[in-house]
Amino acid sequence: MFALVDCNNFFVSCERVFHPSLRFKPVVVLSNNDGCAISRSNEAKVLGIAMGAPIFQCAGVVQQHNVTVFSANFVLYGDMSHRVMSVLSEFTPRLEVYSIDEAFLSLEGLEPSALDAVARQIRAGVKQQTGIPVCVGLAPTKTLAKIANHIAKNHKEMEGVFLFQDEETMNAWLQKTPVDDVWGIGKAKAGLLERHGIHNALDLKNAPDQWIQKHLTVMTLRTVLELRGIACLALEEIQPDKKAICTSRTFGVEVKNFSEMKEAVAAYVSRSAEKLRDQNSLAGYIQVFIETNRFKETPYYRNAAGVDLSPPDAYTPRLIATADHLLKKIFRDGFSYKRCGVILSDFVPQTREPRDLFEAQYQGSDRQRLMEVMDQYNRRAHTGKLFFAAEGLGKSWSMKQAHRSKRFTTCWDELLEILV
DNA sequence: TCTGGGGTCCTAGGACCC
DNA sequence: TCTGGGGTCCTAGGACCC
Repeated sequence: MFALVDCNNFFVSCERVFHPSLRFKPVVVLSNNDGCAISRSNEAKVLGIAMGAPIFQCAGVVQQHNVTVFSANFVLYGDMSHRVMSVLSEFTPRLEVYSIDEAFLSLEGLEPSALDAVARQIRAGVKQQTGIPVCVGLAPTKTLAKIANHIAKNHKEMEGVFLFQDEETMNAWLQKTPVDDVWGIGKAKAGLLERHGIHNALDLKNAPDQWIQKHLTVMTLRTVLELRGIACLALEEIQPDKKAICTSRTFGVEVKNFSEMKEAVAAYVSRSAEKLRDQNSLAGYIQVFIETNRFKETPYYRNAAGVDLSPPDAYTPRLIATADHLLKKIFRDGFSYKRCGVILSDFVPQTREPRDLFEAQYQGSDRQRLMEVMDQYNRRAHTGKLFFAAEGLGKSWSMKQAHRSKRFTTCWDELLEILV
């Protein structure tokens, strides 16, 4: 038996923990650079603010209904997520952190009659210890647990918990679930299914295996089996290392000259390399890309360049120098750039033995010690970060964040103040 | 004026091999 | 005139997820 625990409107809920007066009021959290709405309170959803909607297009509604708007505060959300997961792990050691705001729990071995009560305890426990409201869906497969969670979320009378009982009631619910609400069925597959008369989850559950495998893929066949209660997706308790690490941002102000672009690239290399060292990997490939604003009428330009790193490395200064070289290849004067990014890939473990006699070793070198000192310092001091001069001092290109709340849980000088 | 960021997996098709 | 069969590996691009 799986439980899917999913936080309600997670980013908005994080903000509300520290701004309790915003309960029952319309609130949205914006993407980086204050671009799109990426989390909305129920009240904001009712006002018609769509997921991913550019906020400038909602300016009228925002003003008219006094919608509270926050810039994204991922430091806060990351820490709150950590707290939620930590509460969940008190209920079972077998848990998969699936995303920043949801986790699958194995409730194997529990008496069927106890499931509902445990789910309610989980919900109450998370709420009490973190202030975050969650919904719980229970089912014999992950795909069904996802649907159960949807039902818990969208039907108030369930009080945040839904358990798939007998086949008959389950089928009735599946029939009410549009096929594109099924986990793993996106726009493209839903379109194809719809054209063949498969409109809801029950239709999909009853579709012939051969037809599915022929017209869709073996992955979709797995989804179908899961809908039938045959578990094909296991709980992934150990988070595998990342296979690629990407850092990219749109600029607050478009970048025209090379030296500014160089700073931004260096900053993103630096961030990527930190994530790389976090998982004790060395990168064997580095890629840089730049892009102009794709929404503008002016000619669009996008280009990317990459190079093998031999030997693989995690030493930021070398990565910055290499990225610099790549940027020179693709940068064209005369464009206003909106975005750039850095991708590291082809990872090997830091502890890997050198491949030949002359391969410089990162492991155990002064370079590694230097990186460790930097990382340790930066982990401790979320502000006043130690950084490379190549990243620049002005950072005129940095993203817009006009409405960011404080980092209440991770910075000493941004603690919540309560006036008595 | 203004439009996010970070991942994974699968497939088709080309290059190459015997 | 005529031109096989069976593999592997890599890459780009698409689809999907949050």
